[in-house]
Amino acid sequence: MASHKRPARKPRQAYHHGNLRRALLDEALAIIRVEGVSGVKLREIGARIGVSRTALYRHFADKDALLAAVSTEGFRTLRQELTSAWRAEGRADDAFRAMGVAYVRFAVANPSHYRVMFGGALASETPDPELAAEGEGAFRALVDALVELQRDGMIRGDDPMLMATYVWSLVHGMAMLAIDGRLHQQGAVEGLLQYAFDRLRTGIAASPGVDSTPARST
Amino acid sequence: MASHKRPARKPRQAYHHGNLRRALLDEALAIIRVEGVSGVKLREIGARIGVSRTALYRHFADKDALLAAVSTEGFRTLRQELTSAWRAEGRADDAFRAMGVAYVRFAVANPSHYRVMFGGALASETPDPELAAEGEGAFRALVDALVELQRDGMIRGDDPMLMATYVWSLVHGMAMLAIDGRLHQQGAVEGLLQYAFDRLRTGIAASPGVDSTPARST
DNA sequence: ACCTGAACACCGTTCAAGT
DNA sequence: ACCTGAACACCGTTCAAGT
Repeated sequence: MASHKRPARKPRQAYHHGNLRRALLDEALAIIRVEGVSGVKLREIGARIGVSRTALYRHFADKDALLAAVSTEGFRTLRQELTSAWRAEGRADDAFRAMGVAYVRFAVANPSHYRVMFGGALASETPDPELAAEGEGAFRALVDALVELQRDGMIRGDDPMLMATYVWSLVHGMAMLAIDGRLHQQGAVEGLLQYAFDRLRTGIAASPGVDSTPARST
Repeated sequence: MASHKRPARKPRQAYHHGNLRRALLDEALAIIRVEGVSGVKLREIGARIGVSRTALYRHFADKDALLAAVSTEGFRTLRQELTSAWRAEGRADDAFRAMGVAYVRFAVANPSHYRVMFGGALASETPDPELAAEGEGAFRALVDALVELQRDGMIRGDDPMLMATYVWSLVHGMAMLAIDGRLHQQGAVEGLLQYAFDRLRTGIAASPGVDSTPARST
């Protein structure tokens, strides 16, 4: 019906309400959500906000820097969702599983955004330190949860960093396969998540006999 | 020293020795290896081979189709390396671990190629059926190995497809984190691989008491 | 059948100029 | 300080024409 070949423009004469950087980020995110990363064009972003296509260069070095900032925001959101799942579910076994579910859910709900986050921007020539920090922050949420589980004697006492990397690999892999469309069957994601956490939990359970509750006397 | 701003050209007058498609694929792969996916330009490929930049359209619908073919080749190679590791190491526990190592090694040795393979081409509007088939072929190699391990009573008897998806998620996740440069420490990849397979193996071990060797009498 | 050169549309980026 | 429009370089793709 409506010919929305050309997006709605708001031809302001200038952009003077403070945070153009914020507006640019929001618009980039909106485009990524609907059209994917390939839909992100500087002209398009500018037109939607009502700003010249080169206004962006006042706030970002180039397009890659904009996408790096988008990634950074993604990791911040991801970390928040992980920690809130961990806290809401009681900081124990169930909460650990809930964190994993929250992780994969984030990826499935924001596939293009997630793809940008792991698209190799960090491995590029000019790695963004802020992006690296935020990525490590999300990782940290996982490490912290594992340390708590260890303190309560629920899982093995291995190096938490190593354990976290192991768990992260698993959830990251499931997330990627899911958004790549490689989990065809109905309910495949939920089934995989349940199976994976059962197997994972068995694999990292505290060794029998090496219980954390101190052996009484000797 | 040498000014190699402009790549060497082989200005043949025509390309008449049969397989231009093969040459295009090889050249694309060579560029991906050295300069990454963003370095793949139709003009560049044509110039290197000594052919017009539009000659490609006789063999591929467009650039995406070329990259899909590159992905397809990647999955074929990956499957070969997986099955050869499985066979070479004796088709048992050690061989299973060797498969995982071979998987991650492939990704680390060919990071850009691996990224193309999982870059979302399959989840695109026009999924390539040949690519899908080859991807499932590599997956199949993993399923087959698991079925053999089950037959020998070495691992749990869960649905092999589900188990394979679980294992694939893990190795895929490790591969991605490795090539994303998120495993900073010296020897981090090897350490992670060893730890991961120990934990994985524990998690999917055949349940004690549900041994595969038939209980003698009763 | 296969390949070519010219032309087109599109996009990131630069820059001198405006306020 | 922040923003703009014109211009430039680059790239995928189309197409009429060659052999």
